[in-house]
Order: sequence, then C-alpha cells, then structure tokens
Amino acid sequence: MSASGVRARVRAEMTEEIKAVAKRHLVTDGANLSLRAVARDMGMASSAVYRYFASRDELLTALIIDAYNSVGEAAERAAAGEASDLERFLRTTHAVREWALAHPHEWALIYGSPVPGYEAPQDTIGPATRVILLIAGIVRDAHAAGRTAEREPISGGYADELAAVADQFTPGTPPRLVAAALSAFIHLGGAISAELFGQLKNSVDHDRRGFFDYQMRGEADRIGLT
Amino acid sequence: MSASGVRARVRAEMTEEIKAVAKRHLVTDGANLSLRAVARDMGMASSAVYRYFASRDELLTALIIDAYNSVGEAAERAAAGEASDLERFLRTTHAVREWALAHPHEWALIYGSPVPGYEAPQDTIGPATRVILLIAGIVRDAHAAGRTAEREPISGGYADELAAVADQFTPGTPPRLVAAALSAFIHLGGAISAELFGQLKNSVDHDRRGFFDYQMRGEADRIGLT
DNA sequence: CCATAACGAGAGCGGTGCTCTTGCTTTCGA
DNA sequence: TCGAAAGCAAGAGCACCGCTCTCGTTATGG
Repeated sequence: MSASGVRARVRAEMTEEIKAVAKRHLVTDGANLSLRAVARDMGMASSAVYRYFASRDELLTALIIDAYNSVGEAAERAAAGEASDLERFLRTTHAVREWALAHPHEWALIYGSPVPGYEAPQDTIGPATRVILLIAGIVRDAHAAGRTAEREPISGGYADELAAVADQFTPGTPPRLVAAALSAFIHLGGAISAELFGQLKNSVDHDRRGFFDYQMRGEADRIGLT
Repeated sequence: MSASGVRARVRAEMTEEIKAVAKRHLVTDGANLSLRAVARDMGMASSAVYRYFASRDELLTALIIDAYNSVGEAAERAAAGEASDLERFLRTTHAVREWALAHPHEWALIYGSPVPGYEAPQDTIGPATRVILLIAGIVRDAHAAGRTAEREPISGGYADELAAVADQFTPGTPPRLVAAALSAFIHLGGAISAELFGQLKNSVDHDRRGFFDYQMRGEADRIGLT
C-alpha cells in the first residue's frame, strides 16, 4: 500500500512535470506544442510520455483544465473581500484580464479558436463555468439585496431559455438580470480576446486598461450595479 | 505583352485555384491545413505550390485577406438600402453573424487565436477594418443627422486616444460615440466567437439568434440608435 | 518468490513544411 | 531569329511531427 503509494506518487509527480514543461513550451510555441519536444526537455523518449498521456489531445485537455482553474481561481480571489457590487464586479473582470495578459497562450487555449480535430471532453465543463458563475453570483447577490436598478424585463425564446438556466444556477434571478450577466461575460471575453489577438492594434494602443474598464463599466451599468 | 499576359493570367488562375482548394480544406481541417494535401488535390507535387506561395503562412495570409473581404462585403451589402439607423445596425451585425455561421473556420482564422509563429503582414490591416469602419459609419451618419440620443461624455486617456482615431476615420464624431461603436464591435466579435467556439454550450442552445440580437440591441441602445 | 504489471527506450510508419536539383517550356531581347 | 534568361513542375531529401509496437528492465503484490 505504502509501496504502491510510492509508485502512484512518482507517477503523479511525473504527470505534473510533463504538464509544467508543456506549459513552458506553450509560452513560445502556442497551441501547436510538440510532444516530442517536451519529451526531449525531460530527457526521455517521446514514446515514454504516452505512458502518462494517451495522446497530445489528452495533454492539451489537462492544460485546458488547469487554465480554466487558474483563471477561475484568480477571479475568485479578486471577488473575495468587502466591496460594493460594482467594485466587486470590476475587480473580478480586471483580474480575469490581468490573468489573460500574464498567460496569453493559455487564454487562447480556452477562449480562442478550438483545435480542429479536438472535442472538449466532459471534464472541462466544470472548471469552464467558474468565471461566469462568479459573475452570475455577484448579480444574484446584488439582486437578492435589492440593490439592482430597475430595467425593463425581456421576453421571448431567449428569455425563457435563460430562465431555465437561472433556475439551475441562480434561482430567483429574473431573466433580464441573467441576460445582463451573460452579456457582461461575453463582452468580457470579447474585449480580452480582441486585446490579446491583436484586434486593437492601430486603434487602442496606449490606454488598454481604460478601454477594458469602459467596456466593463458599461456592462455593470446595464446590470444596474452600484 | 499579350503573350506574357497569358502567362500572368494562367498564374493568377492557378493562384486562385490553390486558394479555392485550400478553403475547401479549411472547412474540414481547420487552421492546420496541409500544403501537401492541397497539392495532392490539385494533382501536382507539393514543391510546385511553392511557386505560387512562398510558404504555408503566405497561403494563410491570402486566405485571411479573402476572409476579411468576404465578411466585409457581406456586411456592406446588408448595410446598404434605406432603413432606420437601428435597423441598419442590426442588419449589419446579423449579417456578420450569419457569415460567421456559414464560414466558421474562416472566422476562426481572422478573429480566433493567432497562429503562433504567424505575424499578420500589413496587407491584412486594410481589409480587416471594413466591418468596424462600417459600424462607425452608421454611428457617424446618425450623429451627423442629430439622431443619436444624449449620453454623458467620457474622458480620460482612453477618450483622448479615441478622439485621435476618430479624427482620422470619422472626424467630428465625439469620443463617447466612437467608444460606443468600438464597444459594439468588440461585443459583436465576442458574441460570435462565443457561439462558434462552443462557449454557449449548455446555456444557450436554442435561441442563439435571440441571444445575439439581445446583445446587439443593448449596444445599439448604448450608442443611442433609434 | 515469482507472475504480472508498469515503465523507458528504440525502431519504425506515415505524415508534415520546406529546400535543392534537374529537366522542360515559355518569354524576351539582341 | 535564335539563344539567354526566366518560369515552371517534379522528385529526392532533410528534419520534424504524432503515434504504435516491440523488447528488455524494474518494481509490485498475491
């Protein structure tokens, strides 16, 4: 048991080290990282890596899960502590942006174009929801405390669909607020991707933080946060 | 002259055919298209393709430029004709979305994560600005005709930067409106990418058009279009 | 103690981007 | 008009890739 524990521990360490080396390669090579190259960096044969990850896609999946958890954790850390609703929302979204600036290739991995043949397995959907659930939570709390401004409600098929989602994650929150929260999340991703993927070049080159802040304050205003 | 014109014409046709085959491969293989595969499809040696494109990246650049022009043209077609400002804005943005749904991999090519080693050459920036300039034009026209609602102006470094950009492309438009136009464009890209890249899975599965429409009407409202 | 399972290394398969050389054809200028 | 020059296609080849298979070795557990 303790002996087999050694085996298991070594294996876990090996797995972690492969992921660490792969992340380092991600910085320079982007999404098309080479399994052979990480094997070389670790001083082992490329075929040996397959003892730990069945395929390159599986290694990518592990990195994707780590990335989701990393950005989720950064956001949750920023959201903690006492602050107004607006302040918490801004802190959270800015934390996501700063994480993305610090880990651009990992951002691309989770929010950029999907790898062609790659299909995200079920394991990723949990970690993937951390940020949106955090934002939805801020909105839910503000609403529950009666601190969200009045806006005209929305209706239609989209609203019904949102109401169903709300029932599952943030019961009691009206569709219009869920829609605003999702809108903020979408805008958040769009703004960060635009900045990281070079869409802002030659238009917003100096005050990109101000650019982002403007977008997020607009979304906060739509939600009705103060 | 006319003889050499034959040469040039054949060369142009060959170039176009390579691009066409590459686009077909893009549909199935995504961004990692194989130059050898397109060469095989054309019944020629892979080395012969290098007579027309110096590298795979150069072929990708050609596809990127075509994609920018394609989506720009679709948007411009939708924006043409008589309609209210709001209607023109909605038609335009929906046209972009529909183009993206019809050409998901080309969308990923231009608005998704950039290819790691790839640096977009100067040739792409012109075509890349067609959509944002179109949206900015709608906003400018509405403002010039006095049809935009009053909103509080913005200031700060970001506003100054936007004013400089506005001077170049849409002179006379106040920073606050340029900011709103850019915000709409960013939100547009974020919403489409989220839909195409699978971010909406398990939350918005039925009325995705309604989802998009909601986002865009929100942006139109921020601009003040009616 | 020993069968079994995990492990690492190496060879190999088919694929990739890209280069270089070799012939052939078309173009163009003296 | 004719020969040099340029364009073109093909093939071989290089180094790399993901992945599989085999083969010794080592650790594990009944």
